[in-house]
Amino acid sequence: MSAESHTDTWSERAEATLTAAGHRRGGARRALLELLDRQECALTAHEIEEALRARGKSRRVVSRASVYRILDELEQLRLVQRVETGQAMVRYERVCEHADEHHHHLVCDECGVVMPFSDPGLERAIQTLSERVPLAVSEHEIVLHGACKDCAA
Amino acid sequence: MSAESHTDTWSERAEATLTAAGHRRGGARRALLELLDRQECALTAHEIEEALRARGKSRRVVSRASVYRILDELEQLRLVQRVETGQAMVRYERVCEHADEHHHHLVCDECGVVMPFSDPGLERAIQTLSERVPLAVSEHEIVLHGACKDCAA
DNA sequence: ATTCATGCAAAGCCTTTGCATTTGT
DNA sequence: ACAAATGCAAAGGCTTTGCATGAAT
Repeated sequence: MSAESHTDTWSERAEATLTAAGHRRGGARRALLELLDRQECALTAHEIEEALRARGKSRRVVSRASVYRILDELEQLRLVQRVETGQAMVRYERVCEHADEHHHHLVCDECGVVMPFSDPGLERAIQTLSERVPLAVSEHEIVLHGACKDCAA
Repeated sequence: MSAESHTDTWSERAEATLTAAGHRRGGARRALLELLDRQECALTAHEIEEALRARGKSRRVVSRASVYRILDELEQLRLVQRVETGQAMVRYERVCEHADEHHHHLVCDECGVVMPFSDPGLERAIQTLSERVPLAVSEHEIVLHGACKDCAA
């Protein structure tokens, strides 16, 4: 096993960043971090609440206000990013340190399913483009809309 | 002058589409269509309301409910599309018929300004990508976040 | 004359905020 | 002990809806 920092999980990095930023450790936040760490793709605040409730049979359940507050903290520390899919509610997902984990989103406008995808060619195009544009680009978001296989059938 | 349909304005096309869809003509909708036709980039419902109010000194002012209802109709007819910029409110802009009018958005996270941009290379990358993805892609949205020239200075 | 379009006001829904309590250091 | 974290409930803000009125065909 490697001792490289990139072998740490996102939640470990998040804990460290939070501590460095002067935050204390709380049960609600730890539960949220663990949950987000297990997700492959973006969740809405509501989905997060439900997931925590499902897991929290024995544990504590996290209040809605805490979900939003913690998400907001994490977003400011760039540990979490918002994803807008055109579906009423905003989604949130962890921010990965490494480019190869970076992904964007496919949204089925019929059933609402959200899937991740990644494409090196697209990233390159964005990279090149970012230098020609009248904006110091810090982030980019790409969403493809359409019909998923089930709905298109 | 050409008789080609693409010389028609967007609002003319919109009127035709609306009529074909069985809608009647109303003053509120006409005012909104004219406004959207003059815009280079996406507006929020609030901005639309204000713009109509400013123009409407002598004319009628369009109610908020109508703005949303009309925008919704237009969106369903694919005459208008939503643009999500990560700024609390959704934005709306007309959908262009021709690829060369197609654009995406730059958002300054400091001052909130939204600017359009277009890039053929990026479109090509999206086009290619769209065929490899488990989704029948109908639309795509790209948003670049960062600091505009004024804010970066 | 009918039916759609519009305005107004009320309701909805997601999200944020205030305040008291619990928890971490 | 002190300050941050959390829960609960209320408040906020954007958007949608119900209903009555006015306009278009």
